[in-house]
Amino acid sequence: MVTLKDIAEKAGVSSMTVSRVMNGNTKDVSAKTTERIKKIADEMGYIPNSSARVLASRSSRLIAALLSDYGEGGTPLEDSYSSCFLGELTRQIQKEGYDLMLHYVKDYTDINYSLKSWKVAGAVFIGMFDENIRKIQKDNSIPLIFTDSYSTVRSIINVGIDDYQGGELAAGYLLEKGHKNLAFIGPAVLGNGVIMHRLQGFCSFLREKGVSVPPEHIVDFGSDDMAGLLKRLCFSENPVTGIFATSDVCASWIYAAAYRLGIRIPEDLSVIGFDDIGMSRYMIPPLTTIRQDIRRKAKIASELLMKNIRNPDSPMENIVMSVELVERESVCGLGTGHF
Amino acid sequence: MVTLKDIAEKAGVSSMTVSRVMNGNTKDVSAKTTERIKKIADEMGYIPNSSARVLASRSSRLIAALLSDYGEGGTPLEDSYSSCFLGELTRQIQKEGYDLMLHYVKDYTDINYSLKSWKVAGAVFIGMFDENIRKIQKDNSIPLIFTDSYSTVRSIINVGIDDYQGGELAAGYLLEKGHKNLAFIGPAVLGNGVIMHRLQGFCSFLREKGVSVPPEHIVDFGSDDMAGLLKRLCFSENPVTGIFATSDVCASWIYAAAYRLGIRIPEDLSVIGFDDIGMSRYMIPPLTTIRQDIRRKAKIASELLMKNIRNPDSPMENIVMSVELVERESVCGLGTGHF
DNA sequence: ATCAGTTACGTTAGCGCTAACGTTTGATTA
DNA sequence: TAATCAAACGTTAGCGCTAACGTAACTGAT
Repeated sequence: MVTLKDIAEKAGVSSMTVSRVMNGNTKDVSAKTTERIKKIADEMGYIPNSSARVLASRSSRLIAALLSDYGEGGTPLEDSYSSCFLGELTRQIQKEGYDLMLHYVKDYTDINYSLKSWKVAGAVFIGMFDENIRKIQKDNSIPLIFTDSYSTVRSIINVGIDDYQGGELAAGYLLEKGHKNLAFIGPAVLGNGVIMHRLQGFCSFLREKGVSVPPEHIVDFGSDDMAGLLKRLCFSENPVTGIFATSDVCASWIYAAAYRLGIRIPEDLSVIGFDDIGMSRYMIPPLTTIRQDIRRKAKIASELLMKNIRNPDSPMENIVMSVELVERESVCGLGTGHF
Repeated sequence: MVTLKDIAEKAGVSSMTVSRVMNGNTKDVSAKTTERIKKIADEMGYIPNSSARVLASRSSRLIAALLSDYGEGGTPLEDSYSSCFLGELTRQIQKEGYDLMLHYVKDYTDINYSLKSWKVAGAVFIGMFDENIRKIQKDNSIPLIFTDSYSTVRSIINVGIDDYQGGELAAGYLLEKGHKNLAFIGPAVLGNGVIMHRLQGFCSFLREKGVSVPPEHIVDFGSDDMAGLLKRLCFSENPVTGIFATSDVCASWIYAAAYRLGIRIPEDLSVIGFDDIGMSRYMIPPLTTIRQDIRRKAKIASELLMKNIRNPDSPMENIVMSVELVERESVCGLGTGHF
C-alpha cells in the first residue's frame, strides 16, 4: 500500500508537502515540486486513505442516502421512482467528489448510526421522515435534505413537488373532458402528506367547479382486488367515468383490472396517473399523467446539499417544483363509452 | 463526541477494555465489567468511529456496489431490475453488520479508487464487467462478486441465471403453441453475454426441432421505431407470429407498437418476455415471461460475499440459478389471428 | 509452599493523515 | 545594512481505535 510517506521519501520531501499537493493546496508548494510529486504519486499508484483523512481532518466527503426500512406500501428502490432518484443523486454527488453510502433505516438509532459512525458530511432522506428530526439536527450539525416531506417542523431543507397543483391539474383536465363522476384511487391515501395534498388539490379544484367526490370514491387501495373495486365504481347506477390514480404504477393496476372486466380505457373509463415513469408512454393506451422531473429533483437535492455543506449558514429552503400534465390517450371526452 | 476514552474514564478502566466489550471480545473481560461498560456506553450514546476502526484494524465492514457509468442502453438503477437487486443486496449485507457504498464507475481508475480508498472488505459488480479484472483481483485481495457475467476469465465468483435455459424455455413454449415463424428482439443483442446466451438457447432449441430463425428476425433494437420494425416483421408474406423479447421492458415496447399498428396480442402476435418484473402481471394482456428470482440472486450474492470475506480461501464459485416460465396470456395457439 | 496456568485487565505503539504552528531562505524595503 | 516579509518548506502532535504484547492477581495441582 502506497502512503504519503512513501511518496515523500522518494521525492525527498516531507509527507506534509505531499499532503498539500494531494489536496490541491498548492499555494504553499512550488510549481516544480508540485509537478514532481504529482508524477511520483501517479507512478506509484497512490490512492489516499479516506479513513485516515476523515480521522485527521474530522470531516469526510461522504453523503448518506437514507431509505425507510419499514416500507409502507412497497419498499423503496423497487419502484422506478426512488431508484431513479438515487441513481441520479449518486451521479451528481460523485461529480462533486463525494461518495455515497446507502442505508436502510428503521428508527432513530439506525439514523444516528448512519450519520455518526462514518462522520458523513450530509444526508438525504429519500421519501422518508422521522419525527425525531429536531434531535437529529441538533446532534449532527450537518445538512439534512428531505424529499417530498410535508412536515409540520419548519427549518428543514426539503425538495419536493407541488402535489396540490398536480391534483388540480388532474381535476381540471378530467373536468374539461366532461367527466363529473370521479374517483381517487391509490395506496396510502392516509399514509403521508404527498398523497394527501394530491387529493386535496384534486377535490378543492372540483369543489370550486361545483363538483364533489363522494367519500366512497376516495379509496386507499393496493393491487389486491382492484377488479372488485372497479366493479363497484363502474357498474353502478351512476358510474365513475374518470379516475385519478395516485401513481402510474397504480394506474397500471387499474388498466389490468379494467381489461379483465371488459371496461375499455379511455372509451368507458378515463384514467390519469402521476409521476410519468418510463413505462407510462408504453402502456395501452399511453397514459395521460402528471409528470414530475425526478432527475431534476435529484440534481436540486445534490445542489442544495453541496451549498449547505460549503456554507452551513445557508438559509433553509423548501423547494417546490411544479408539475405538468402530459396528455396522452388514457382520457377521452365523455359520451363515447358504454355507461 | 463520545469516544472510548470517555467511557473508559467514567468506568475507571482502560480504553482497551472498553474496546474489547464494544467488539464482543468478552472472553477477556469479566461479566460484571462488561455489563457496567455496556450500560455506560449506552447512557453516553456511544457510536464507534468507523474511520478510526478501519485505520487501526486495517479492515473495514464496508461493501462497494459498482455500477457501470457508460451505460449502454439505459443506465443502471433506472430499470426495476438492477435497483431491486441493489435494494435487496443492501438489506442483506446490513443484516450482516456491513455498510454499502454505491459507486458509478467508468474505468479501471474509478474501480481502483472505489475499492482502495475506503478499504472495502468486498465488492459486487452489478451487471458490469471490466477487462482489467485480473489486475483488480491481484491489487486487491478482497472478494469480488460478479452478477450475470460471462467472462472468459475463470477464477471469478459469479452469480447469474441460466440464460441459455431461458432461451430454450421460450422456444419450447412458442413451438408447443404452434409458432414456427419467430423473431428475437431487444436491445444489445451483441452487447454482453447475457443476451447472447438467451439467443443461443432460443435458436439451438429451435434448430433441434427443425425450425430456423432467419438473421433478419434477430434484431438488436431499442424503443425508437419499434412500429416500423413490427410492420416489417408482421405485415409480410410469411409473417412472424411469435416474438421472444430480451426483457419485459422490451416486451412493453412491442405491446405499444403492436397496439398502434392494430396488431392484437396474443391473437395476431404472441410475445414472451424475460425477467418477470413487477409490472408484467399488469400488462394487457398479462405477459408470459421467463422469470428470474432477483431477490434470491441478491441474497446469494450477499452470502457468497460474506463466505469469502470470512474465509478468503473459499473456492471460486459460479452460481447458475435456474429460471422458470410464467404462463400468462401473451402467447396463444396459432391459427386464431389475422395472418 | 511452589509453580504453572488462567483470568482480567493495562501499556505501548502506530494505522495514515492533517491542523497548527515552526523554520529556513531569499527578496524587498526603510 | 538591518529589519521585514512572503514563499516554501518541515515538525509536532494527535484524530480514535486496535494488535500485540505485557502483568498482576488468583486458582488449583503437586
